[in-house]
Amino acid sequence: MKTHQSLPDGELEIMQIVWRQTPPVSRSAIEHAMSEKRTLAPSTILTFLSRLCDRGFLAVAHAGRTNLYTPLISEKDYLAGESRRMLDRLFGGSVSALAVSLCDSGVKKEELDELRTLLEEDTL
Amino acid sequence: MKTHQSLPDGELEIMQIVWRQTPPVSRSAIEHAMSEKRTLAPSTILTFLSRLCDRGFLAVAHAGRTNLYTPLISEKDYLAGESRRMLDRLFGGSVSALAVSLCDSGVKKEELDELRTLLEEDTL
DNA sequence: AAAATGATTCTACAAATGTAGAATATACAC
DNA sequence: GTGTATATTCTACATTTGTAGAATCATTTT
Repeated sequence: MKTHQSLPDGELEIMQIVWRQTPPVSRSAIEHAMSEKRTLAPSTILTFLSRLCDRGFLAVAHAGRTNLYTPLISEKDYLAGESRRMLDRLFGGSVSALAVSLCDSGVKKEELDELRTLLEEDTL
Repeated sequence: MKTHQSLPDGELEIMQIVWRQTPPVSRSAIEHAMSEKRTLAPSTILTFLSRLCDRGFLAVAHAGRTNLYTPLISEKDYLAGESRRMLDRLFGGSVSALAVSLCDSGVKKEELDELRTLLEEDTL
């Protein structure tokens, strides 16, 4: 599970949509899901999609007039890479420092309790 | 404690140096600390510093030929904002999902134990 | 006070990102 | 097969970020 580049916001939004559907995912499905979040011109979405292909995050198959996209990188792997990057960059690798900061940022007590439960059960 | 913009890497590196010293911090001190991490032309560092002033992250005082910088935003506040942003953007706000991802990313067992201890002590 | 020294500010430019119109290609209907 | 509708690709441009040389300005030395 090697670590991947970070995606800019726009491309990440697209990947999140693709990850949450069963591949291959058509451009129209992506556009539809996107429309529920914010408005983007069709060509803007296509630009993001082709940039994601360039980066090796997606593979595209041309089925007639429609493009079908398949993720080449799992969300799990991407998130693992991103959380480590964030942990190192912002907190010098200290999980505890991150936890303190999450508390500062107003994470609910219930969330922390849930986490505590997970830790105590060794579920992680 | 309102939430601030995210800083690009270069500017964040500078802020981290400033935060770790007693204000006001001279440009030479910043340059010196920076030199231990990587090489940047003096004017590059100055560019980052002035962008940080523009963003309202630093105040500058001109003492003769030297600039002195003072943080206007605390590291604690910045980190709180960033960890929340990351939590929302990447994990839909779920602390547990983040924890799972940290494990995937190879966080050491000892680190998690430390966190568990913190949680059990209600130190956070 | 002029020159030399050293710091800061300006200006510049390439690469990355957000955004989308124009041009082009493909499929379908007639 | 030709035209029409629709999807995709090209091209384009503004903004942000990384990076730094050139120009300028203040200090100190002679």
